Amino acid sequence: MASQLIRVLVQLRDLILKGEFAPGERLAEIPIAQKLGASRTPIRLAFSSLEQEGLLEPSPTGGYLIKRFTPREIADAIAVRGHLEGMAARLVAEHGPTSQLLTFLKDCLKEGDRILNKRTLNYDDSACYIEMNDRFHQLIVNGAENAALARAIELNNRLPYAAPSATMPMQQASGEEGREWLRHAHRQHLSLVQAMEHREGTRAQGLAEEHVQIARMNMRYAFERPDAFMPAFKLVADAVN
Amino acid sequence: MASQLIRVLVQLRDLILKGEFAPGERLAEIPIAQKLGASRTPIRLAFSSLEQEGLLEPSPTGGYLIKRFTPREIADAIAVRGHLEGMAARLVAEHGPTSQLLTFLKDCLKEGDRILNKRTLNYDDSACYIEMNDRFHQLIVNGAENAALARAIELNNRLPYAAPSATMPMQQASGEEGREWLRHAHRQHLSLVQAMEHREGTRAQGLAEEHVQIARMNMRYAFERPDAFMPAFKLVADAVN
DNA sequence: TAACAACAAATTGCATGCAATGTCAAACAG
DNA sequence: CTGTTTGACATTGCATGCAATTTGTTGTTA
Repeated sequence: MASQLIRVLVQLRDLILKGEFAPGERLAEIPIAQKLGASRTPIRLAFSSLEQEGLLEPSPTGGYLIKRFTPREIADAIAVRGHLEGMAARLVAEHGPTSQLLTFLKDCLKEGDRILNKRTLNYDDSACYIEMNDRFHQLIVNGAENAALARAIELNNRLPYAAPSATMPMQQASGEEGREWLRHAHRQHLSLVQAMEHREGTRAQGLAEEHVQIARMNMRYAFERPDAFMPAFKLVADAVN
Repeated sequence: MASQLIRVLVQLRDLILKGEFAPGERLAEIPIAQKLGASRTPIRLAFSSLEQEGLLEPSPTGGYLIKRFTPREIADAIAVRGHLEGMAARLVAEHGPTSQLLTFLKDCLKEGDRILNKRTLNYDDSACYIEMNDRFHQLIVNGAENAALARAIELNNRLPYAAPSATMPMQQASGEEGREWLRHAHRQHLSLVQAMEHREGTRAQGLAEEHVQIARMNMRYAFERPDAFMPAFKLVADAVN
């Protein structure tokens, strides 16, 4: 049995990212406590954590407000991820990836090949691709063996739509066009592994930085078509309203 | 009157950074609460915040432990700052700094000139330089106008010795040699402003990345001479013990 | 003598009571 | 009819009590 704090934290984060609360809305302790079946103490702890994650902002009068995100802020967070992952990729390349890391990375590539070679992609395939994609990015971050860098990336990834696969559901909804982008992303993965294997640090960094352009594309696409599948777009100001 | 939480948080952070607790030591709530004259509630909140800042780590059995830092981790955090400040400098250069930003930056440069032109540096001069240095770095971070980037830098700066002026007290203690490094840093500031003014993004990025080498130098210097003035070196494993 | 088990003390995590502060609304004055 | 003031209500922040888990110690047995 997980502690109340963990349970509340996970639930609250999900609720916020699913757009259950309006941006700018004030979060009161008692209603949330009743809704989640806990007392106010773990709720307060969770609010504090979510503030540091950047999902809540402290109200000047005390208490917390749901943070509102602009499209600009999301694009900026994606750019920061690109810059940090670029550093990670460069470090891996310069140190030379261990044979184990290389094996794991190539496992990811094989998995991507397998999925993209299918004629059509169902939901399971998408889920597998997302799992593989997250694993791939995580391998590079951990492979850089820089705790501060891993921490910075992890904290940045908690922002809405900043994490590697966060914008992929939108892509999947767009059918053939989205699949073409998936192929493109996969080719970049191939090049990136090649660069790291050959210790081409600058090339690896450049590829990783360029790689996030796909996420920015997905964002722009989602903005142009409000009917696309977008989990938490209520948090984004000027999105649909 | 500030809230108990704020007061406790600031005091605890100071105590930890001053090396009042041994790394790996378990922090019990009740003794701390008595020591700081507050109840356990704000203490728990403060522990949670300090965990997210990276100064405490959760114990598997519950409660918190003072985090131990290796010299490698500190060097890594400084490298991350260099990479992030490099991005900020590049963004400022590419967008072109506003005339106001440029004015403020050049004010910093003038202040640096004024201090370094003195024959000898007393404590006040050092304090002024540190204040100016922090202001200079902050101007660039804010000038990049990327909230996620500013956040990432701010979070990284909370790690011990990662912030811009965090390693300067060590430098000051080293007399003439330290002053020479200060001149070197100042010349880099001059070049950086010039690069940003002329919209030379790549040059600005490179200069900002190189700039943190001075901080790494200071760290190495401090390790070689344990008698240097080092506020929180107890947190660093293998430092003196 | 060493190892294991059982008990006691302490510590954490959670719930709740209370006081202080802030917020909203209604009523009154201009 | 509008602006202001006052009062009631709600909410936060803090303190503390309680139960559950962990830790340290002591006694017993092999």
